[in-house]
Amino acid sequence: MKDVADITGAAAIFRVVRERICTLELPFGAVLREVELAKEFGVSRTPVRQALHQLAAFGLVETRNGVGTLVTAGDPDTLADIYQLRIKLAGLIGALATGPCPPEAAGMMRALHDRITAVPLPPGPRAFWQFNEERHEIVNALIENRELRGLHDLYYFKVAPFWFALYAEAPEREFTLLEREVRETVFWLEQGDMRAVANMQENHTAMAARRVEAGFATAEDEPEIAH
Amino acid sequence: MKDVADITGAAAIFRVVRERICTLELPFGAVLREVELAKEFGVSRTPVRQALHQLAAFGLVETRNGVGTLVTAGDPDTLADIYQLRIKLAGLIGALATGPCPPEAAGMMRALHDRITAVPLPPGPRAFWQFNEERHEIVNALIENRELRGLHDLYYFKVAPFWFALYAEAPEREFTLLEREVRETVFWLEQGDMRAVANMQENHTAMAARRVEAGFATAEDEPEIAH
DNA sequence: TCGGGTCGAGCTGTATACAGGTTGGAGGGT
DNA sequence: ACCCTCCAACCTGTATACAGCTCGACCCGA
Repeated sequence: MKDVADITGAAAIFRVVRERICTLELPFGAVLREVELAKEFGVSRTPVRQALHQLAAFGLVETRNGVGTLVTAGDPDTLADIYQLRIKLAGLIGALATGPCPPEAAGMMRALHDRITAVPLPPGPRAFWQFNEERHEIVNALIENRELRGLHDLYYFKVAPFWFALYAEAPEREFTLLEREVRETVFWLEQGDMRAVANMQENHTAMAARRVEAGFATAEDEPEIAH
Repeated sequence: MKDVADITGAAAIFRVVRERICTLELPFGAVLREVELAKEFGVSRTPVRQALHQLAAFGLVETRNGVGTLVTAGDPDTLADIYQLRIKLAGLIGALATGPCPPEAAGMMRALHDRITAVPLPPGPRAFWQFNEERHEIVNALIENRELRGLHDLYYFKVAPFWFALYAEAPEREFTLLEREVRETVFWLEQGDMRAVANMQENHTAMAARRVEAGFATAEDEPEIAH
């Protein structure tokens, strides 16, 4: 038994590696070697290759013959494209919503908010990631259109590494913003207003995009330490 | 040398099989066997499996252990979701457009329109498919946001089988509508108005969705021939 | 000391052998 | 005639062997 319920091996590897990329455990440019992963998961290269190819199809990694599988480094232009689209996708959640959101979602989100406010500060990157993951899961499950749900989920993981990098930069700011987002989500969920939830999601995504872009700009100014 | 420029084998197989699905050469429920495809393409099962798994990731096929890979049959609900999203994606083309469209696109589209009007009626399903494929390629290339471009392309192929089925139902109607869409696209491209192109695209997609849905409704009424 | 050519360790891409699962039909009991 | 059981053919999932590619390190000559 692995740490994740092994849903046909390859899917489990996919999820684990994806999470490692999103939490920057595997930073941009890191190389993944199939034999290493195969040993770690106790399987042959075959399922590992499946998982890596799927990650490549989603643009999170890039496989180069004779070299290895590299975690895709997002250039600023690509990042802008991704965020721009993700903002619009958030808006579509509201546009494609037909009825009020189910009442149990508000309860789940409130429970999450209680746990967030109860945690001693600072929460640490791992807990921070877990909290946001849960928030995403709850909101994503509310999307009625299955296709949009899949896309919203996909792009969540696409921007996750960049967003997560902000935490290292300013932990208390990011944690406060996350708490605020969850709090606002609770409110609108309790109102049963799915459009409002989507609009708020759009706003917060746009704000995150600005912070990420600003981070990129400063990083460009001081590219590296002098040697 | 295969019929398509073999871009690392698997990609070529992916495209060929995808086209077969979209043109209903492989109808819903058809089974694909890895060894057959492997023989046909003159490779082993390995690249074939890659291609099929990628198709599965995009929802066009479904692999079942011990059985084979089946072309996914779209139930009406799923189809509605897909079209609903595709309509919105078309709208996003305009929302994310920043400048006027490049002038060469109008020329290419006009050339396509000339060829469409020059063809003797009826054009046959193959030519019909080719014309629409070209129209899509030209429009898709105009999408600046790379992510949206990829999504628009992806969902084009997702709805393609359903749309193509309409041709068998009413060839001259579908051909006339395609000619009209291309003609309108030429006009707005010559105006350089990318938003207008997107809006028109949205309109035509919505219209196609209605026709497909209507086709489904009649198909439900008379599910099959009495035996 | 530096530049270039060469070689090999190590990686991915491909082919093949084997294990596990599914299905449809033959065959016998009722 | 019907149904249940069992089995064999066939298909996908996995493991492994081999081929091709990349890149850095090493070596040699200027």
